[in-house]
Amino acid sequence: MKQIVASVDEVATVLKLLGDKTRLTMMALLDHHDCCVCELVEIFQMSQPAISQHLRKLKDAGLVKETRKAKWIFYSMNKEHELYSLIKNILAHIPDQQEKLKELKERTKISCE
Amino acid sequence: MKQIVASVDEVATVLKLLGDKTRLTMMALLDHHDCCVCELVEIFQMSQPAISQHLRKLKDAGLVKETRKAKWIFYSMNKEHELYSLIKNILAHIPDQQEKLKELKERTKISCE
DNA sequence: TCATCATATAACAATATAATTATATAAGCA
DNA sequence: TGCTTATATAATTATATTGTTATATGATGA
Repeated sequence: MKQIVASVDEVATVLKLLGDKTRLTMMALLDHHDCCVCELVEIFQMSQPAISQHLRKLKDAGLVKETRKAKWIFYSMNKEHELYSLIKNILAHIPDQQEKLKELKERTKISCE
Repeated sequence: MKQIVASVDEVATVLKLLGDKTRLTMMALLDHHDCCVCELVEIFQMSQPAISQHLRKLKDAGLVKETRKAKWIFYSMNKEHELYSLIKNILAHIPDQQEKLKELKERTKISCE
């Protein structure tokens, strides 16, 4: 893993974005699987606009990408981001979040699949 | 370097603290040298209370320690913090900040030494 | 003990953030 | 085309953050 050196501003911006529990968890999820907005709404038990707004911040910073598939929009980690190595380092320090997605699929039929 | 896994809350708290340009730079400085409040005031060209308040947040989270030496209070990195390895990873992604201290010592006589 | 220096804390103002509700947009389908 | 579903955006509100000025505290030294 290359150790990219970026400006203090760039790093601080990424840290501020990840310094929110919801967004940090989202990034951990997206690092393993693309997620549809509707899945994230269910996982975080939060209003759809709240989820969209978090996603927009991540997208505006270039941390995630979006792809439309029919009615749904899937978000994915932008692994080409200059600071992706930093993000991986950070995510290595939190517990795996994939059970959240697994648990969701067990308890609810989600529309996007 | 051990890869400690902490809770999402704990990691998000640290990231939020480091997600501020001033505090991120402070941490980079403190990782190499203990700093007196008066030095930080000069380096950041910010009011003394503003500096004290940033330091307090870092101290409250256990990221830095303080030591009084005569009239001065020196702050230092708490290398025993559970998430110090994460902090080191983060700091490895920003440019070295030590010139700021060097430059300060060249331009001004600071009282603490 | 009193004055001074270094720092912390309190009070406040300006701004940023994050959530909600209401509404707009865009795709898919009868 | 018009209805439904999925998502985005706007408007608003509540709260958090960051900085400033004013003041308190605590150590030093005459």
